[in-house]
Amino acid sequence: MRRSQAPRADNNSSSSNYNSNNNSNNNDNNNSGNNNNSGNNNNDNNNYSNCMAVEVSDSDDEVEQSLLPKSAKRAVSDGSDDELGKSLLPKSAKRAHELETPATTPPAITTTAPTITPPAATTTTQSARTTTATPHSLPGSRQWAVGLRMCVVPLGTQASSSRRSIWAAQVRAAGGAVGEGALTTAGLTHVVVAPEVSPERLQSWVEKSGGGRGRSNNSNNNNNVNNSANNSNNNNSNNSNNNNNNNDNNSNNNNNHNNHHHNDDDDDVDNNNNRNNCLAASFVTTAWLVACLAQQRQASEDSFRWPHNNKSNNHNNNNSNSNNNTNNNNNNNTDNTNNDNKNNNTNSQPLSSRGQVGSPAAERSRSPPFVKVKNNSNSNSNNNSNSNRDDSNSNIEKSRCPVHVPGPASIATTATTSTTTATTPTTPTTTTAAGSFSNSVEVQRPAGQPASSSVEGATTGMSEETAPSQVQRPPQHQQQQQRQQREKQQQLFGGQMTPQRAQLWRSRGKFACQRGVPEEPATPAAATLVGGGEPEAQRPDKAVSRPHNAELVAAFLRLQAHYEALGDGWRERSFRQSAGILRGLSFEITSEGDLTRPELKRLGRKTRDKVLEFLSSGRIGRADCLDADESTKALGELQDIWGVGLTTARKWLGWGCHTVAEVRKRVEEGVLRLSSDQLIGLKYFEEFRERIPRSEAAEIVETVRAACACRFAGMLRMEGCGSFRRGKDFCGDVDVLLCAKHAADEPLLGPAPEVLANLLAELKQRGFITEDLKGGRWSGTASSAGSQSANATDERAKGLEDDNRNNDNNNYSRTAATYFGVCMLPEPGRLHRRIDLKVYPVSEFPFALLSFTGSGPFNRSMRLYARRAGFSLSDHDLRSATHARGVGRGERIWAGPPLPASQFQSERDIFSFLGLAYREPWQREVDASWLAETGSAEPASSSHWFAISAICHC
DNA sequence: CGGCAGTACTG
DNA sequence: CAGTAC
DNA sequence: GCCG
Repeated sequence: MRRSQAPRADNNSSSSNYNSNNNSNNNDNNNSGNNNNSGNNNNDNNNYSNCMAVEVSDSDDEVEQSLLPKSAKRAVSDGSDDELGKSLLPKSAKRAHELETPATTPPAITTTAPTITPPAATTTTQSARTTTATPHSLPGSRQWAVGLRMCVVPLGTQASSSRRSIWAAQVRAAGGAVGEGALTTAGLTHVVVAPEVSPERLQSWVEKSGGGRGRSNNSNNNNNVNNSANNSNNNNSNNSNNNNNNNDNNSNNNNNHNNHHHNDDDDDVDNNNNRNNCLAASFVTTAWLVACLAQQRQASEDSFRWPHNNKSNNHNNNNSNSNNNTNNNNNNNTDNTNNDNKNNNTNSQPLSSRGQVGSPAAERSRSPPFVKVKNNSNSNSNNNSNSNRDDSNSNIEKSRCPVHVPGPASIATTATTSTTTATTPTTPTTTTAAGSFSNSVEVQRPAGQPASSSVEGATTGMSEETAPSQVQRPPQHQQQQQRQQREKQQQLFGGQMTPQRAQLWRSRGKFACQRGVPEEPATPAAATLVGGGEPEAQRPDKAVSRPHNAELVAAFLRLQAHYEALGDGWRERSFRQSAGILRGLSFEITSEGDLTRPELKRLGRKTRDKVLEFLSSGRIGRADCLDADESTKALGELQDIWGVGLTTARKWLGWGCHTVAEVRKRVEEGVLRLSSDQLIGLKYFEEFRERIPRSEAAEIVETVRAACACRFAGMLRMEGCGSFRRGKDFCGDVDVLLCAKHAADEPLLGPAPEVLANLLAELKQRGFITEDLKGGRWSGTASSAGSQSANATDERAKGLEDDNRNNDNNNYSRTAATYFGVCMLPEPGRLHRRIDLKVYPVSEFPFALLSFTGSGPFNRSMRLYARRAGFSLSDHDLRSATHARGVGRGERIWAGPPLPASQFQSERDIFSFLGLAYREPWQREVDASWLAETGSAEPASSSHWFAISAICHC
């Protein structure tokens, strides 16, 4: 996404965002080259709002962020990430948004969807005609105004085309025009406009929905109208302003919705967004329509966010600020609890909610100039409030929170020293582990035969590869081999790597991937004993319980879950990390003084504030507020459906679906249409939630192995990855990675997609795979012919060549194939399980293995580390990378050709190349022990990172 | 203030 | 391209 | 939310 280069007002920081409300406002902004507006705005109040808008857009990111895909859904373990000079590397990534929490109770998300009552009243004409229009109630539950003038149908009702036709007919009969499909992105699928809008005109809008900006049609009036409507939402003011400015551009309204995303600040015009907007704008011909759009928008998009908005109810009224204000106040108050005063005041002015003043609210407030301005303009109620919350919250909340006596719950007693132990597991048992080389497990067993090894693996807890293969090599031997290999690689890459590597070693401790493991791999004890395969509970690190700070940890975990549901991945990670740190402590935090302990060095300011709040009141206000927030809960539940992310969850929530049960009901009624993946996710919702016992995961892996043996006798190497390989007792799904056992066989096996297709055909034939999720296309093509086609092979080879030659880093599609599906073991009583199958070329196998073994946080850590060292690590390869545009510009990174795959025969080679100590799969959880233990890691100087980055422009 | 991993599949 | 997923 |  584009980042705005725009100058951000200081303020801005985004705070803005939050607000769902904003969205609405935003719209306006978007359109126009916003910037301009802002300029103007300043003076007038109204404009002002615009200004805000601009800012908003700016922050768009943030706004958008809220939209962001939930990064890792609930997944992984806890993870922590690393830090270090992130600033160096740009990366397009998305930005975090700042969602703030509504502190309060959720806006009532009423179950009912936003009902749009015909605004008819507003205009005389309208009312007159309304007669014809008949409100219809959708099966789903809410009624949509169907009037002469217009009808807006929510996306979810797409399926009811017959019904739409009926409405359309009615509208036409009454002299109205019907438009359909054009507003999809804005959350509307069907729009019927007032008679005064000629069909031709409407049509042109529809046609232009992809682009034209122009037609502003709307006169100010419209705008005004809108505004009023909007106002209800708070935004208003903005709108009005905007309109003026914008007119030409139009687009506004819709934009809002869409926009959230991007509008980059400045860019002005061109954004894709505009497109839709245009349409929207055009439609905004009637107050009624406006009201409906606003409402719809609000309901479907914003509401979920912060209660504030929603609440609103305003919609209908359109009206006056008063409403708005009121609302705002409420909202704010509730949420924040904080600065009520401030907000309210602001509110007095109608709008603003948008305010967005961002989180840094507190800061702003400190800076008079800005504040002033902004306030005037907008009021920001919501936003502000939010922001307030953030910053100040703790204090405020504290005061308000029911004061519970903090009970220092448990006073530290058992000092678990576990940390230390944890890291160096000494497990009794077992095998020699550490084989650097891989470990592939062969697939030679005859088909039907249950691979014993697998079973063994299961029981012993060993993941396949780890176990067997390793067993074959005595540790010493291995170590020696590893050392040799390392030296060899050092020679190979030494010229290029040495400087960086030296630096990296020095910075040890800053990245999770380098923490907690002895530099030199493995002392014999570690290498051998570490029971890669031990069930977690039996391993020393897991065996130790850390009873301290349980309540606090729980509170942070709740925060983590809530932010996850809200789509704020950064905070989610942050809180998860905090929980991890706290969980790993060997003492109980009972006083402020404890915060100075080195183990807590990694806690940030806000987190400390929360801890202090907890110490004094026994609770964390933010967490409590979110606990009580129905919308957050609903979002979380909906997102637990496979295939449903934040965007969809919000949409549904806006339509009144809060639970899986409601979704099911609507699906049955035909009111809600789901993608095929979502339908499957819904169907097995409960089953997918169940964790898979390790033993069952092993059986699943074996089943796949058997199928492989059947179709590719002995030619494939396979590994069960994911949490299974990491030795977890329970897995969320089963991940199986395959590749040719010998590179020489690849031509015979054919392209990855073909191999995958064949395997899937076998698994389906056995009744093991029951449904296809993403990647289902591979299964369709399954041709029994396993073949090889020279052609295919050639093409593939060619593809690879091109890949290298062109630095086309994004196209690996020809070399690997992934499949997501659902499987179930035959025995009665088994549940449906999620299974992922991936076929990679031999050359990329170590990378794929490393990647799919995870854990997620570990991967991010290692990739970030690699990035810092001037490389880009992925599931395919390792490449040297440079910034296409200067460091810090936030632009993309250009990755060069992959380093020769021949140098990476195993995961160990990757670790060693990067100067990292090897970690067994089960040592790749980024957990409390790591965090605690590295709490005192010495920070690397930033200058050194710069040095590295400079060197790395290779 | 900008970054926070890097990629694949679907419609 | 947006959304979702790993 | 945290870090540089």
